[in-house]
Formats: sequence, structure tokens, C-alpha cells
Amino acid sequence: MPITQTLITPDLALAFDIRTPNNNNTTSNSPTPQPPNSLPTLSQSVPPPSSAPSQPFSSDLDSAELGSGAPGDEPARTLKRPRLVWTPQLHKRFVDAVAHLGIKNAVPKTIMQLMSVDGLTRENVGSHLQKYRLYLKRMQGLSSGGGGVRLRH
DNA sequence: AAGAAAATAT
DNA sequence: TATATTTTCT
Repeated sequence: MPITQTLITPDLALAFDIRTPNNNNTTSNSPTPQPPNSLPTLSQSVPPPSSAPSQPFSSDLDSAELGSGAPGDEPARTLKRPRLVWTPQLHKRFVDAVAHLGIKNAVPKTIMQLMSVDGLTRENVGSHLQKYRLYLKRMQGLSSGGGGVRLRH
């Protein structure tokens, strides 16, 4: 009684179906330097005082705890966030996005858009992409074991 | 805008 | 210390 899952895993489907109200600015975008003060996207910075926030994530265990000092609002645009914590889930989304895009479009910009993760910026994806590529390259040469002796330690 | 490398924080 | 993430430079 399984549903039709041809080439996408449930997790992937969820990851791609979940939350996508992102204003995509593909090509140039300039006539909007300083937008008013609205709340375009809500980031993951909700101090859990005593309420049930709407966390659209309900699959594996993973809590993205971000930020401790609440700046006041949700500056999801042009604001220095503390540090992006690439949680396993985020990484999965990243990998899935890359896999679905293909090396052809596996560029930070496209990946970022495919992920549809608010608060994520091109730099974040690009930086991680570098690490991801390095990781792949590492395992490409030798998948298991290793040279045998570690000349370090 | 993408990639790589260096710098820094954890 | 090693690793992860950011920032800078190309």
C-alpha cells in the first residue's frame, strides 16, 4: 500500500514541499533598496519561553537552536546572524537540492533557491558547498580504510 | 556570482 | 587540538 515513490524519498518530498513562500529574485533586482519594515520571512530565532511555536519540522530529531539575544525583530535580510549551524537536516536538504539540480545548476544561487530556507544566504550555501565538494573529493579516492598507517597521531 | 583560501569561533 | 563556519580575495 505504498504510495508512489519513484525517485524521491518521503523526507525529500517533505523537505521540498514544506514552506516555500520565498520571493525569488532570479535576475537583477535593484528598484528596492530599502523596503519598508515588514516581516517577509521568519527565521529560526524564536526563544522558547513557554509556547508551542510552529515548527514545520517533524521528522528526525533535530532542534535548530539559534540566537540567544533577540535583536527585537526578525531581520531576515541584511543582518549579521550569529552563526549558521548546519544541522544534519539542513545538510540533507542541501545534498538533496544539489542532487536534484545536478552539477549543472549546482551553484550556490540555485541551491539556495531550491532549498527554500529562509534566512539562508548565498554565502552560507557557497561556503558549505565548498566543504561538501571537498568531502566528496575526499571519499572519491579511497572509500574505506585508508592508507593503513596514520602518519599523524 | 562562483570558487578557493585564510581567518576565526566553537 | 580539530572542526565548522565566516569572511576575504580572486
